[in-house]
Amino acid sequence: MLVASSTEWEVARDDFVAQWGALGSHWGINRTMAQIHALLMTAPEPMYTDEIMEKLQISRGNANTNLRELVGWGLIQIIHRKGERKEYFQAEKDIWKMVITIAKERKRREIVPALEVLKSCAERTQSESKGPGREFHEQMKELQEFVEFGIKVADTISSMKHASALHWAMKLLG
Amino acid sequence: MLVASSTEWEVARDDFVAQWGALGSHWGINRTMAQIHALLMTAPEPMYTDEIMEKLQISRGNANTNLRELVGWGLIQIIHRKGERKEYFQAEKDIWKMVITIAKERKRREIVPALEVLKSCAERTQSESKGPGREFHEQMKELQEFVEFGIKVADTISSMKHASALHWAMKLLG
DNA sequence: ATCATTTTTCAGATAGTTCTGAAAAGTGGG
DNA sequence: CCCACTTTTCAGAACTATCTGAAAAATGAT
Repeated sequence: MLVASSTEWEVARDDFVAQWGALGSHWGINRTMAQIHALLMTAPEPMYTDEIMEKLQISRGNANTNLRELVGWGLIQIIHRKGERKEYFQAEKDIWKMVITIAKERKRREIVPALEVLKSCAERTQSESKGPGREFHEQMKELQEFVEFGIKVADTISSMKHASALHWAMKLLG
Repeated sequence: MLVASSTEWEVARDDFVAQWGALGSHWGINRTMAQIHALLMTAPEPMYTDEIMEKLQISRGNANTNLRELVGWGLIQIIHRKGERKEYFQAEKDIWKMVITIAKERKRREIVPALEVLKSCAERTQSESKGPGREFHEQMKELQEFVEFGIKVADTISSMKHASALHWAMKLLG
């Protein structure tokens, strides 16, 4: 999966890349995409496609697709170097920004559509006045409100600077 | 996938089950497991294996495996009725408890192991004094601290009653 | 405009995951 | 200690997601 690394830190890095890939796949993120992300996060310099293919031992198509996907998520950006045709890629290294980016994307792609279904389920069972139908309606309503509240909290935290968020969290921890 | 439902609320429920299944599969949770969970969440009464098989049109083996898995996650419990051999299943309906249960399990299964790798990566590169090796070390250290802090926050929130968490969140929202 | 280089695309191959179904194991009442 | 009923297991089948690689398209320097 990875080509051999020479220096000590690169060996540790290979572990990190593997773990990040495994973590991703437990959270519905393509393993390769997560590995490329881990690789770029820990890259001293921006990398280009062939370097990534070589390091992770993956095909050009695979590398290209997942790089585009990462760009689509806003987790990496394309760098153009003067006098070079090739595209280089570099990852956002700030953890706080990274987490917020991921949260925003998942909200947009998965939470909001799910919320729409909850709303529709609640709405369509408005008129149920008793029994299981009513209980279902109330459960959907409750879920809907829970998710909407969660979104508000997440949005508020996302809009904070890392330091303010930390401050808030510290107060919480007492 | 689902057998036809008669009443209006049951039609909405089928949508909910399907959506919950889709959501699960985007978050690394087996679609069937999520569907069974959704089904039980919205069941007026505890259900037994054959009812679930029938409703979701799945095999006995599949139903059994995923029911065990849900029990393992602590999301559903087994009910024994006097004078009956069969096992009935019922889901926790309290959303707050449900979310905390899921968070705890994911922490145990995925976050803690990932944290161990981060620690190991940081430790093994302690001695790097400059250059890319040092940068890598610092990045791992930072990630490690971020995750540890996140765990603390999550643990604190998890230990709160729903009402206190709500109160805290309201203050945050200002 | 040409052309070498780089990126994109996508049909088919592969790998990984989930499901089925039937046999085996387990269980409690009598 | 049977036996009818229930649960569990797991080899092979089916399905889904991901990957490959080569051809096509795009690009920018000259």
